[in-house]
Amino acid sequence: MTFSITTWNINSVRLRLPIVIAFLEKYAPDVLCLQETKCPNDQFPSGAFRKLGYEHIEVHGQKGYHGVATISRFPLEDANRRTFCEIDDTRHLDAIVRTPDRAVRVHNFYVPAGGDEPNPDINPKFAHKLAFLDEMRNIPADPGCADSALLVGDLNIAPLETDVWSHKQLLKVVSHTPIETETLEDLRLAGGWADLMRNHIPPEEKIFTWWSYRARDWDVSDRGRRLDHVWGSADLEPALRGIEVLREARGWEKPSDHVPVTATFEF
DNA sequence: ATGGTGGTCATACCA
Repeated sequence: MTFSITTWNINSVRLRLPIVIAFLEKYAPDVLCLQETKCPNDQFPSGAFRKLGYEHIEVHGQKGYHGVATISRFPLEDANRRTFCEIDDTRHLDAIVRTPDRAVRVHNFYVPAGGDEPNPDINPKFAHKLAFLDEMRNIPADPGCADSALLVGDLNIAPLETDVWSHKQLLKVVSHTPIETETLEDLRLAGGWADLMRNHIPPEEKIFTWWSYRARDWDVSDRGRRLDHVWGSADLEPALRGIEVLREARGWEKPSDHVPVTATFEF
């Protein structure tokens, strides 16, 4: 069977419901993982997703900030919402996606952005980001009682030189500092996770999933970063058939500053 | 060195 999963930082699911629906109608992934839903659980627009055939929905949201949601055509089992750094932010949700052929544990993450100053001694937000990454070491690719594991979401770090528009100009910019990129790559490898986007798109090739709202013309200046990721357990590497970064979504009406990233597998 | 845009909630905070 074919299985597809999309990760998308939507920057308010209620404001952007029209483009989320348009995306699902056209691309129809089996699972959609959203971040920055900015939506309390009791106000999540579940009905709109059910109408499209996504009957299995797990949310972990709060008012105004953060928030993740996993929306699926297949049953979701054993959902967990983890707390990181002893702060009750809604930044993580995991569940088993029960496809007919394989059970996949899917972790959906929204890693702290980290503020502007990349110095943990003077910037508590950056310290929080580094502490959060340390705690992510507790989530290895071992699928446990499932068959396979995925970790997707907005990790707010662009690890490779080709994950940013200018490696040199971003070395001191939060999201691409050596402490962040090295910590992320180290925890990924220690956890046994494969960077599935980079398995499919060679590291020589630039890939961006985010473009700032502040650019005069995001498309012309193209100062993007790869902040959104799809990691998988080793057994999923040979099953991967494609990665699509939907750049055109950045140009849609009232866009998110992130675009959807879809991974397709053949089990 | 600075401010640029956008979302939330209602005044600054966060990205």
